[in-house]
Amino acid sequence: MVQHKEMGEKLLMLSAEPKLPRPVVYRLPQYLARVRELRDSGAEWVSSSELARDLGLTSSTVRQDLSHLQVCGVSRRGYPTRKLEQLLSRVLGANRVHRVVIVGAGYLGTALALHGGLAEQGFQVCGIFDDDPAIIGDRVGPLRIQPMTELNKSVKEHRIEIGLITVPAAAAQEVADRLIAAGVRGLLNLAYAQVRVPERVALMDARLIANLQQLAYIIRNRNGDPVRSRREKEST
Amino acid sequence: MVQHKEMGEKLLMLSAEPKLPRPVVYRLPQYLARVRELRDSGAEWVSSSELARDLGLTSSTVRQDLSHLQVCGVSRRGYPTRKLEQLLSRVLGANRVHRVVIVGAGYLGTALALHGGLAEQGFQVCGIFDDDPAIIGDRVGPLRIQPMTELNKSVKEHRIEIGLITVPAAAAQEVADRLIAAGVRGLLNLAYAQVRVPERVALMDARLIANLQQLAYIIRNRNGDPVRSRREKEST
DNA sequence: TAGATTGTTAATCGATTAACAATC
DNA sequence: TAGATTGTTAATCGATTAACAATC
Repeated sequence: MVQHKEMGEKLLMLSAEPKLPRPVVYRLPQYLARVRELRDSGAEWVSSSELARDLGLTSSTVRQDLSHLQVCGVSRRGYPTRKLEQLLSRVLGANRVHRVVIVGAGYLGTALALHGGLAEQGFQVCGIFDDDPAIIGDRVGPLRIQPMTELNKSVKEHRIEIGLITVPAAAAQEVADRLIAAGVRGLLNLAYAQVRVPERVALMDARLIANLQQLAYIIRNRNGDPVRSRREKEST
Repeated sequence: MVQHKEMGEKLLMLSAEPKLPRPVVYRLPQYLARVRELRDSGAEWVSSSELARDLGLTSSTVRQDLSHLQVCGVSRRGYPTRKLEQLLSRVLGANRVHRVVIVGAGYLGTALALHGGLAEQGFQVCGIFDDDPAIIGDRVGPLRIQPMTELNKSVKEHRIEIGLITVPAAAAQEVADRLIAAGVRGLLNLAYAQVRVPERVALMDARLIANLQQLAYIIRNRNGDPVRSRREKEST
């Protein structure tokens, strides 16, 4: 009787889509990257404590995180790298191609378009846009810089999921609005500007400048006393 | 008597360097950027609830965060933008010049070197390095690409504080080690790779690919039900 | 003055860590 | 078997939020 009820609850949970906590989603790409490395180097198993050591976490956190997925760990061995990689890839959608556009064909925008890393990880750059007439039509790898007037049509036609914002700060919000109006479902903002989006759109900020500012703060305030995050503790 | 004791404690706290919690340090650059905007647009005061609305926080969080600094808020008005900007700038070191080098003169590295945003925020690119003989000596703005053999000397000579890593993933750790050996105190890692550093060195990861993967996850798992973070609540 | 806003304390919430029975 | 490692529950820790007296 009791068992029956428990099973019912479990099924309900599953059908309601597990929805991982933010910190877990944040760490999944790290797990995936590390597990890929391990698999490439021939390792068939990896334990929570190995992963913890490599990523600067505790083994407890690793096990908690992985238990959110449909786990596949085995006592005394750890997790099978092959299975784990599959699982993480599927959860993150890393086994599919995601179509993106870049808005802003300055140094950063063109660099990202040409950078092999995106395509390698399944992010296909389908277009690059700018509003400077002087550069429209210029080649960027296999693409040509398109005018902003074509953004809407292009996003809809190619069913673009994600927009990368690489325009000057002052233009970031307007570009975001236009990308959203065109139908993208997520934005990666590389401009040094606050962008507001409606609830239905996902937003990540690259925070390059902010990261440098944080570094500058940390450097200046780390004079001898190591007030470090807890995760340092476990490493032996 | 009691008051005497309290003052003693306060002084002790101050001399021991306040050392802000991570989430606060993370938000300081946002406050600074927004307060600058406000000041540029002529606003003399800003309230915690305005800042909260603009940055997607609660007013409580804003007041807590700012109270870590040597606050300067005034009842019924809020915070004076001028004073607040000064304070945030000083804490983040945004009023000084920080010397950085870039290692990896590929698309991303050269883009960052040429990108005006860094210098604008006080991060002066003093050198760009690569190990590809084919490009060494090439101009990148006012700089020339230098060979890796010069990295150590250059970092020491110019007293470089921060290194930007823009090499392929496979080379990231070695580059980090060399930068650290040369004496940088902080690293911004733009490679898609896990980098380990000793305790005394600060590390920030740009996580561009990881951010895209997170976006892909969020997009696929946001079908109608808005399990959003708490901070959304307050906005009216 | 009345009312808005701060600075701060206490309550809540959620994430991390510890601990351990189950298991291979 | 003995011992290492998982999955999970409970304890701890820390960050966010609520609430409110003090204040301008």
